[in-house]
Amino acid sequence: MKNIPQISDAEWLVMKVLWKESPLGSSDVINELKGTTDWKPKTIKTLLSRLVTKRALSYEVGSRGYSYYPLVSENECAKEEARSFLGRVYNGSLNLFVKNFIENKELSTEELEELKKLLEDK
Amino acid sequence: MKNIPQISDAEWLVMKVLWKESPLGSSDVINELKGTTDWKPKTIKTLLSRLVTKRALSYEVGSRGYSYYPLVSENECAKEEARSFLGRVYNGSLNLFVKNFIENKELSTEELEELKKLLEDK
DNA sequence: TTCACCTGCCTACATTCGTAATCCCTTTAA
DNA sequence: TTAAAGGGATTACGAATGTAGGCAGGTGAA
Repeated sequence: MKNIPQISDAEWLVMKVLWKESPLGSSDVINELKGTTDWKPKTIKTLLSRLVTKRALSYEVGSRGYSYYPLVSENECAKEEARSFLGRVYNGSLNLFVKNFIENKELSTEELEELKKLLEDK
Repeated sequence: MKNIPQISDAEWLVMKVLWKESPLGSSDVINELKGTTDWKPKTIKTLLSRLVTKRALSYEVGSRGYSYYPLVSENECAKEEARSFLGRVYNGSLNLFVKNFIENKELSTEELEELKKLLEDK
């Protein structure tokens, strides 16, 4: 099996852009992130490079520079994050997490209903 | 409102010991962690100090050294971690997380049943 | 009494992360 | 054709983290 690279908070934002659409040049990624972050273009390029180094991204070489694309899927990475979070905080138990979350009244009535429905359908 | 300090992976293990029982001397914490980690005593003391510095722990001074106790509750910290995880990975949506988790078949039938029951009771 | 051991405090050191800037090269607009 | 704008590679630098070691002082066992 493949080992999922460690993706930091800032890197997640970059990955999300490329999971939504790829391949993209660095300028495209920079444009996408202009709206949601206040990072300088150089910062985003650093993040892209690091993601390539850690094999989360790769690229094709085009005339206008690199076109980046993901080497790992969002679902894989999300699973990994969930494993890490649940392991650290809730001994790996999703149910314990959900229980606590609900007891803390973090969900609106609608969300609670939606969640119930979601489980019914299973 | 209180601001929850940022607690790292390694620090979580230390906090868990003190959330289970406190106050405890460093040697008690070290003993507790002997079973679950292979950290040197010095490492654990460093973690204790850092947790005091970041105001996650405090201590009473006793004849035999400090007796540490938490300044923040496990629930507070868990909430903070959940916020961070859900925000980064699932746009803050618990439901999206649960949906994905279930679709990835990460839950056994029993856990699924338990989860349903948990929601019924709400 | 003396020495091994434990205490907390300070220091260490490689990695990762956030957040860029510099350098040098190429492409493009004027 | 020349200068600005952008591209990737390299370098920067402080904070956080994992993982300790060293030092000075207290103490309990022999």
